[in-house]
Order: sequence, then C-alpha cells, then structure tokens
Amino acid sequence: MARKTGSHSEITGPRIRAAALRLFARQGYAAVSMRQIAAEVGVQAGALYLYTPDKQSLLADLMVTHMKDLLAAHASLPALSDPAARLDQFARFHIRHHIDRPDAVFIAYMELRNLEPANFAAVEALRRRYEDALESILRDGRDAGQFAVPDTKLATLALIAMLTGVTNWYREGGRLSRAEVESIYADMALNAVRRV
Amino acid sequence: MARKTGSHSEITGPRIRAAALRLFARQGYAAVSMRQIAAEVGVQAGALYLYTPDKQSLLADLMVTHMKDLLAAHASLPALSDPAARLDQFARFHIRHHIDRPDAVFIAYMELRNLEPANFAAVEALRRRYEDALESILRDGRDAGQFAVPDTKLATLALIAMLTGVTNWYREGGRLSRAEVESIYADMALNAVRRV
DNA sequence: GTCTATACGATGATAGAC
DNA sequence: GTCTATCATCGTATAGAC
Repeated sequence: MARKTGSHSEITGPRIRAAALRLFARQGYAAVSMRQIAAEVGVQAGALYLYTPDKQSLLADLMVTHMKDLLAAHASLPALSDPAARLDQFARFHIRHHIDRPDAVFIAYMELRNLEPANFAAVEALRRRYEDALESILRDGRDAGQFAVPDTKLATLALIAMLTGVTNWYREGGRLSRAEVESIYADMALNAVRRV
Repeated sequence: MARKTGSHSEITGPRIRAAALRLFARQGYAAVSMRQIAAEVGVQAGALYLYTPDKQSLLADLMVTHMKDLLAAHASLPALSDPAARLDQFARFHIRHHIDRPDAVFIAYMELRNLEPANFAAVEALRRRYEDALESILRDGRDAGQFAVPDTKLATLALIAMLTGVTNWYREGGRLSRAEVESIYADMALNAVRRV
C-alpha cells in the first residue's frame, strides 16, 4: 500500500469514502453518481478508480467497515454477568454508537438490497453476529427467570429495531440530552422483556 | 408479439402503480427505470406518461395513498377508553396492517428522501397525524397513572420503530403465526411503557 | 496521482403515426 | 391508447497525456 512521496493517496482515499458515505446516506446509493462523489472530493471522476475497483465495492467497503466497527466496539465492553445489567449495557451502547454514526447506520440498514450477493452475504453474517450477542442476553435472562420472552429471536429483532430507530429523529443539541435518550431507551428495552 | 391496440385505461393505471410499488420496494426508486416498469406491465415506456406526469408523481402517489390508507384503516377501529386497551389495539392494528403491505411500508419509510419538497411535506404531515394518534394514547395513559413515560414523543417513535420492524423479518408461513406475532409485539409494547 | 477525452449504453421524457 | 422513433443528458468505466 506504500506510495511514492508526493502522493495524496493517504488523504484522498479516506476523503472519497467520507464523501460517498455522506452522499449515499442523503440520496441513496443508486441516486449518487461517481461524478458527484468526485466533485465532492475535488477530483475528476476517473481518479476515483485509483481507490476503488468500482462503485459497488465502495458501498460494500463502507458497510463492512461499519459492521466491523460495531462488533469491535461491542466486544470491548466490560463483561457483566447479570442479564438485566447486560441488557442495560447493550441498549446504552447501541444508542450511543448509533447516535454517533447516523450516516453509516442509515446505509447499513438501507442499502442491503443494492449489494451484490457475495457482499450481501458478508454484511449479513456480520449483522447476525451482532444480533446473536443480544439474543444470548435474552436467552440467559429468560433461563434465569428474569425475562419473559416467548421468542428470543423475535424479541431480539424488536429491541434492535426500537433502539436503532433513535437515528430517525435524534439531532445533536435537541430537546433531550444524549444521556437522557440513552436512559429512556434502556429502560424501555428492559421493561419490554422483564418478567412482570 | 403482435401490435396491441384498444383502450385499457381502467386496467393499465392500477397495474402501473402495482408494478412501480413492487419494483421500487425491491430495488429502490432511483434504481428503477420507467422502461422497467413499462416492461412489467407489458406496455412501452412512453405509454406510462398517459397515467402519470412523471416518475416523481408516481412515487408521491404511492406514498400518499399508503399513508391515507393507514389513517383510514386506523380511524375505523372501534373506540376504546382504557389506555392499556387502546395501546394493545393500536399495536395489534399496526402489526396487522404492516404485515399485509410490506412493499408499501418499505417505500414509505425508505423513499422519503427521494421526494421533492412539496411531496415530502405532504407525506410527513400524514405520518405525523398517525404518530399523534399513538402519542395521545401514551399521554392519556401517563395522566391516568398507568404508564411511566418520561417523554411521550420519544416513546411514540420508539414504539412505532419497534412495531414497524416486523416487516424486516416476517414472512408468510414462517415459524410464528400472525396471531402469535401480533400478541408478542403488543405485549412488548405495553410492557415497555407500563408503570412497574 | 490526477487530468482530459472518450466509449458506449441507459435514462426520462416527447412527437407523431396508427 | 399504444406504438415506434428520437432527443438530450447522464451513467460507469477506461486510455493515455503529463
């Protein structure tokens, strides 16, 4: 990957990915042209192909990177044992992580249908690993008699949908602080599955 | 294929909308061409313009129709007074209605950014009316001391996100019946906001 | 490493024949 | 009401100059 002195590749590459992320999130993958991305970065369209084989790879790269970041960040959380504490930790982490990356989240949940089969499979496998992390919390909580969950897979998807929905409306500097949002969502998630 | 002639306007119009709905949901508005829609219906691309001024109007029409259908269906529910019963009714209605229209739901949620400002405003106004229906249930339940909801607007959006998420995974003939899915989601929604 | 120039197919939309 | 033919534009991607 090393390049000659005077090369801008270490700068232009990330800038292309950043521009593509922004534009894909705002207008959708199919609606964004390579010319538009190039203009945003300040290069000609042809120059993009020094950094990506094609437009599809650019999208796949953004989505895979996002999912790997998510998994890595989740893996670095401190280990807890009580299921309720683990669910609280997961919900707060999920809210925090997603609030900070609205564009990447939007793309990751929305452009799946624009991925070629091989790329789709790769992203889906990563997503499933993340969902499995939540499902194992719910299963442990149910087995411990703390959670009332008729179907752990359904509950997993329902909770993730609820938590991810924060990106639909949350804006920095709004009526509610990040900490308030985090707490409210975590409480709702816990109540939704807690035995009553 | 022999040349077709004759008048089919009562049939062709709805078929165009149905084809557009399917294709937009599968591939996204920007990725679908007018020629593709025409081929699906069995006419030439130019013929579409007898039924819609342009592609944008086709999308706006689908989304506005979907939101009006949703509001009309919701308005026809029997009136209840107890907040918990109303929330249960709303959740079950929402699941049922969305399960039956996965394509329209997907478009209504995903293609907002492809609407021109005037069309966007129209669809958003309809969506807000629907959200307001749920929020008033939560407000009444909180005032009656039945619900613990720190912020009714946030809770509204969280519940709708959770319930709408059913369209991400539910498939006819799957492991869980419609009635089971409906019940589990309704219970989770109620528990999420019920005072403990 | 980026540029200009370009290949070449697809796009939304229109005009006029029947 | 639908067809064929067409327009101007834009799409992704590549080749070769500097």
